[in-house]
Amino acid sequence: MKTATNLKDIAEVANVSVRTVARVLNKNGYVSTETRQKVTEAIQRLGYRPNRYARSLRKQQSFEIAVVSWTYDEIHMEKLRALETAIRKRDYSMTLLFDPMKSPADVNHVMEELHNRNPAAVAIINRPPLAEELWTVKLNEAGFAYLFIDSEYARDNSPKTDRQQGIFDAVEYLASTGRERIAYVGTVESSQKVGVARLRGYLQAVKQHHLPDIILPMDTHVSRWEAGQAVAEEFRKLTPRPDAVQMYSDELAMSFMHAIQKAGVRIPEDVAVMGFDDRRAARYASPPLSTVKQPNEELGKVIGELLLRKINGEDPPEEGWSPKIRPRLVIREST
Amino acid sequence: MKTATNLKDIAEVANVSVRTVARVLNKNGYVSTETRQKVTEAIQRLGYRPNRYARSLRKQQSFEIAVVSWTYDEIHMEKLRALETAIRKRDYSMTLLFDPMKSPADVNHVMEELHNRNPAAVAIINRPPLAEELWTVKLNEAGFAYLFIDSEYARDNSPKTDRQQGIFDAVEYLASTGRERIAYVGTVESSQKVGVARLRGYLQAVKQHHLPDIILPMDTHVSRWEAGQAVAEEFRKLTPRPDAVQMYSDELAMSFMHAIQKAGVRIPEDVAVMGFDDRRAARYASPPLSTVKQPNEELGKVIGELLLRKINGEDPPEEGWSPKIRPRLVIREST
DNA sequence: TTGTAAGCGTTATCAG
DNA sequence: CTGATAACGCTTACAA
Repeated sequence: MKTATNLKDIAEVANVSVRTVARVLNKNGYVSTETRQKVTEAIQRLGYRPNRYARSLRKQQSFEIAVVSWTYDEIHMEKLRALETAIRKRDYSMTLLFDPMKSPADVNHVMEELHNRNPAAVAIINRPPLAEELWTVKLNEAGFAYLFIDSEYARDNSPKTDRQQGIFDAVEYLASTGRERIAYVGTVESSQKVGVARLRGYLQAVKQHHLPDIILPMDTHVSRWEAGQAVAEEFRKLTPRPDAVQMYSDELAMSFMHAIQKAGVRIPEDVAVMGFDDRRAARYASPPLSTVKQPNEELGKVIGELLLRKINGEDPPEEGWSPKIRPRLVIREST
Repeated sequence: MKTATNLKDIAEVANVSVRTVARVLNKNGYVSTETRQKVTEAIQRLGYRPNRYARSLRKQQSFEIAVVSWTYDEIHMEKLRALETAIRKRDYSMTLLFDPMKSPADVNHVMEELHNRNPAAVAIINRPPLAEELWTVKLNEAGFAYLFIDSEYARDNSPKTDRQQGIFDAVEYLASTGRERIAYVGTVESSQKVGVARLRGYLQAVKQHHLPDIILPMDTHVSRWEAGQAVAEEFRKLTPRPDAVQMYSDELAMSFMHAIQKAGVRIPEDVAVMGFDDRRAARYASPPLSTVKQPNEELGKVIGELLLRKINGEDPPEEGWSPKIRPRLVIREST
């Protein structure tokens, strides 16, 4: 950090006191037009940049939001992009910390790093091996303002994707195209809350349309790729065979499609396949995958705004505000 | 930012001066074991956390590295993850800024934001509509220590993927499996430097193996998906038909595979397809795509280390150091 | 309408 | 081995 020009330099050049310079900078208090002129000019000429550290120290206020992520997956990063854009408008910056996620103890390590950074607030992308409870305790204990990013486990009002609604909409769409035996592939364990929400959406939709429910459990202990392959195996044993299937995720869907097509099943003629996420790769699947698009943009934006409110001790938004954000359907060639 | 306990508090509790507390904290100067004991205990008990802002202000030193990115693509983010991990070890933090990239004027806007953050150094993921020259000028003018992240356009020694070597290795592999008519699909314009490096690697390899060079230019004015479809069209007109093809990228490869398979061409029996990047989606392609894996981890790490050196005014590493990092081959089922 | 000066939490100089 | 104290650049109460 090279020594930059400061308030005092400006004051000298403009022949006024630092207080006056501060006044024109922060637009508070009266300054004669003439003086303001002089000062503004000096600022321009010397290329003055305020020192964030001095400012934060004096104001006893931080202007950064720390984000903790265990992944660099496009879906999560899209949320961060929106978040950063939102807070930047209010002069906050985003410092990103990756959670090594090797052991539960890493939460403590990350907490330590968080403390060292003196953030105004913290946003957490919760990791799959649920450290949620642990995070909550630590975060509260530390007194940080925080929010989880799209965590189905958060018990506060952290904004999240309305997965139930998303799947409901998708299954309803499938039904509207005349499909009558719509299967669901996903997790069924009640401990897997992101899975529970999806499953609920499916159940709700088939029930409402008086369709049978056909559930193919997915193995969570192997990679998505392997799970998709395994499920394809199960799928082919089903009689009568479903004419549509709602998948837990795009990755699962792509693996599944790959496997059943190899076995001679045609998509979408024989069976329609619907994903969930809308990854970039969904476009490049064979055939291009219809899917439920996660509302990443909106989510990131809302989280940013909520965090700023928390920092300023304001209440959450107007009445009736819900932390659930509805996904949108993207129909391509697999349905 | 809640008012935390500070040096003075510790000093009072431990019954010593702040200077002494600082001495044990920063491990400089002599402190009697007894005093150190007392102080350490007080620090523990009060849960003392140093104030980063005060520290940076006093030391006239920033401990953050700002990263500018126009994308949230997994490939780039993997680099950032490695970068963050590397600098964290040295107590630096990473603040991430997204480049809106709506117009060239945005570079100025981002520069402004950069200034407001007083970073110790800056890392840029250069955007495709080459603002490289502009960035360089601005960054120099501002006096920032900086490095481009994997930019083929950087004229300094910013670390980058050795694309030429990567493609060379891949084509050589293709040849080693007995393929004799290996085509290349990619950009040919000399203005597209990332493309030039790849093309050069291809040319070098086929020449060395006394194989014919067959080049299919790819359209850069449409999406990768469309480009892949178009190239597939061209490909089918070729006689005799190539028995292998090296692709500019995974996305292009996936689109291409999708199209030619639809037309009855078998992969890898009729033609082997090799990608470039190793996206997550490459695994899920039909068939799983063999590809050149970008050395994202190494790259991020090296950039982090180099940036720290720059900050401390040290020279770049030992002699013979090269900014080019060699990718690795990942062989799956498409070759 | 403008100026003086204190103080934020560190670090580091200079004495003791 | 330890302690006063100034200084970093900014904000802001209080005067003038």
